[in-house]
Amino acid sequence: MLPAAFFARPALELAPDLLGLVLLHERDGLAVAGRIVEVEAYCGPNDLAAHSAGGRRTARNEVMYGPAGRAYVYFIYGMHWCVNVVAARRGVPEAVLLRAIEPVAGLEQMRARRGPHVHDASLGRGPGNLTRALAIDRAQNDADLRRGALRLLRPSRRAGLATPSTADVVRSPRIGVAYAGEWAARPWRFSLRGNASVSHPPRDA
DNA sequence: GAATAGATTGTCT
DNA sequence: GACAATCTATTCT
Repeated sequence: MLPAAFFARPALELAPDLLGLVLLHERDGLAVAGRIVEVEAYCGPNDLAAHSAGGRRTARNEVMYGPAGRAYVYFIYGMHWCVNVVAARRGVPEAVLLRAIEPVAGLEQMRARRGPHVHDASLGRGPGNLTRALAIDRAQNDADLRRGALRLLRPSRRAGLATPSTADVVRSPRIGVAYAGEWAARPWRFSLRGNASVSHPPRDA
């Protein structure tokens, strides 16, 4: 189990360390899992791109103000769910958006959820697709990601997964936040260089 | 390959 | 009533 201290750090620090971790969702006795390959940090009241910009606190983003290591799940564009990992300490509303996973287990389930025409590498490519492949919705909001049906795991060497080196991590501007002015340009998106499951691949990757 | 439009609803002003 | 931390198909170039 990942220690609580792993999550209780600034989102900007936690974000790159989430790359390579495995996100697992167990439902109906079936395990579906993917390796995180793309994330974005949302850094509290000062970050105009964050739901907590200006210290905004509503029923929707309440989980961002809670303890680190919980899932913040929200609905967007009338049809997609997005999942974040809450960072920092209580009262500090920071989170890391999980934007893409590379399928690791439960491929058949993911294919069934995504439809017949989706390439395996794209099953969890993009935040909306990730939640669909892993069957994450409002029921997982505030779930403890250290334990439980939806949880984060260290990569297992046995499964052939390795912890990425810092040289494999690409920083780039966040996606879909053009309205946030100067904050939109900050390189607070982290992805694994050249990975086929990364959405909107940075040019140098 | 890039740009555009349409889908569709929870959330907040 | 406006808009959103998106995705897909379609229509350009």
